[in-house]
Amino acid sequence: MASTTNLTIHEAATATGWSPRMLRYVEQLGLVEPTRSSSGYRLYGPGQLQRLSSLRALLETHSVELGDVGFALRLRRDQELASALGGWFDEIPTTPETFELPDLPAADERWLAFEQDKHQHLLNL
Amino acid sequence: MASTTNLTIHEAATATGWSPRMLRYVEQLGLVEPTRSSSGYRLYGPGQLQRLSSLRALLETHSVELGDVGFALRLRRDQELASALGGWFDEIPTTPETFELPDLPAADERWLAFEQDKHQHLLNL
DNA sequence: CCAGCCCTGACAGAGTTGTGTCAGGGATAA
DNA sequence: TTATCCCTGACACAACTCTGTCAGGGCTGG
Repeated sequence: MASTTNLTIHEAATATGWSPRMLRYVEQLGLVEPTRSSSGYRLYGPGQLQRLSSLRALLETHSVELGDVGFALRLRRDQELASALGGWFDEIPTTPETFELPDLPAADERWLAFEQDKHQHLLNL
Repeated sequence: MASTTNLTIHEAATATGWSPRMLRYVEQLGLVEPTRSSSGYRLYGPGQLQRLSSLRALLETHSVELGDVGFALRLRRDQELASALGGWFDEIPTTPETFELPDLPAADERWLAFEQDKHQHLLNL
């Protein structure tokens, strides 16, 4: 039992600030899936504790719900869906009669746009 | 002026299969925002009718909820959030054995940049 | 052995979402 | 003018999400 510290669900809960119930829920959403002992007990490793903690932080700082993160995960996995969504967003501009005059962006703005595009690919939108 | 057929909300509704109530709701989610007449009536242009129809199709075929699309939109707009999420997904693999936190003392920004770059390459496979 | 964990499944209550409908008050057009 | 649309705001209600808690039953360590 020594090697890598694997915590049981209750220990992991107190360690990360979730309730055991919520850890099961988070698992059900596919967000953090612990391994199981031979008899079926959930075992949380250090990486998963880390994930659980940062997940908490993420929710708080960005006021996002667990379900939203679950949906983002679905977007990551279902590429079909992701590109369908992305396609819809880009399909025909939202306002019909507006036509954009492409003003020249400054270098900074260009950089920003690049960054954003990069991140966008991150979520496959 | 003539031109672009602009439908009122009820017309747009019957044309696209939504209810007027739902069109207002879709607008509130920021998904399809019609222009307004001088007296405040919603006016839907052809592009928006198209968007409304394809939105319906999207929901059906991929079994996605309006709220999900709303969240995807939020992801598109709030890049901060998008990369926070992306970062979380890639943070330390799900399997527990892995351990070893990045104790890089270098600037956080450097680390972040590296992470983001990594993501990009991952997607460009 | 036995207290105290763990498992799954289920129900319950608060809160949120999705959708209809209605009320009070302008706008429009026959 | 009058019928018929539109607006916003609000209430209503089913369905769903989130979270706790409990029950029946299996492990586990002292």
